[in-house]
Amino acid sequence: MQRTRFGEMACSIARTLDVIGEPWSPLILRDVWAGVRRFDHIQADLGISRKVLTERLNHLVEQGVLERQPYDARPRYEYHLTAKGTDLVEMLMVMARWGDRWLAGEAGPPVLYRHHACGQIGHVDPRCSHCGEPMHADDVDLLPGPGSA
Amino acid sequence: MQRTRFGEMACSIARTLDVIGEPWSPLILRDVWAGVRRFDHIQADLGISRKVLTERLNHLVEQGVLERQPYDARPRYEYHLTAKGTDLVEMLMVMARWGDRWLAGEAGPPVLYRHHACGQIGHVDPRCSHCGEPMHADDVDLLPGPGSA
DNA sequence: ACCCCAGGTTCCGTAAGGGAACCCCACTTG
DNA sequence: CAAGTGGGGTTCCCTTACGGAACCTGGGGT
Repeated sequence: MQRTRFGEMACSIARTLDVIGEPWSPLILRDVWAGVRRFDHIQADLGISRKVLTERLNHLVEQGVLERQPYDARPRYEYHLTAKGTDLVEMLMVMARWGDRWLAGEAGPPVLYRHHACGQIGHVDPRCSHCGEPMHADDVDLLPGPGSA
Repeated sequence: MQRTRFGEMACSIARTLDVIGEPWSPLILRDVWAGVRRFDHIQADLGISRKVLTERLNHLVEQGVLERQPYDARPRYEYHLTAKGTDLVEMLMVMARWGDRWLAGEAGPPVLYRHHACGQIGHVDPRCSHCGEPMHADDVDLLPGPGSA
């Protein structure tokens, strides 16, 4: 819904929500990441209304998260992640990790992540960019930054 | 809006969205994390309607992400993160990191994160839980897991 | 007895999602 | 060469959820 725009707030979380915070947007991104790139395929996979899917795709393209690319001489298009969008996938992996831990239940995680570098099944683990130690909720202090006006 | 429930999908991202995907929910979580814990304070800080704030807080409490705790003999309450909610903050940090990189502009990031372990300003960096190497969008293969029914 | 909070609840108007039908274009099949 | 098909949307109507403001309630304080 989001009738209030979050983009004006001095908060990177709010601004990020302005880009991918609308309902369905993260799932659309997930689909594109997983290789489901065409309008009808995404629509069928998610069960989203065509109207809303059009709106979301347009918004994600406008925001520079997706690119619309023709894949045929006919007017046929695929959506691809930009660098900006590829970077967002980290957020999806963290969301998936949380869902795996707290919501998956008996059955276990629906999807496994095999890491290219080591070839093993792993999950994403947030670490400090400076020292490499774990960086969780209680491991940080929040300080006003230069853009805190 | 989210009239379609995501929780039934065999996808941890969708299930996570069922918990914190509604508009405002991540910002409410951010406020509680940052120490803004009371109804009126959150309402004033976010500019959210009281009705929606009530709905969101109830939902987050039901989902076990927040706890409602009295802080006075009078009927006064504060909301606190549970372990489940504290674990969600990683997602907020990743969102903030993305917003800092791609949306902050000239002014720079509105908030800085000082890591307790090293005392330095850093940001969250996703790494493989198995080998500790970086784990970004292109560093993984997705495989069906046990709960993929 | 009166007012003042915090923490909601109620009501109404508007905007956004759901679903189905429809449209346009470029083939391709009979 | 007319009819069909399939991708990628657009249009329409209905229902639901948000925004905003007013109102309510229970326990103090003065």
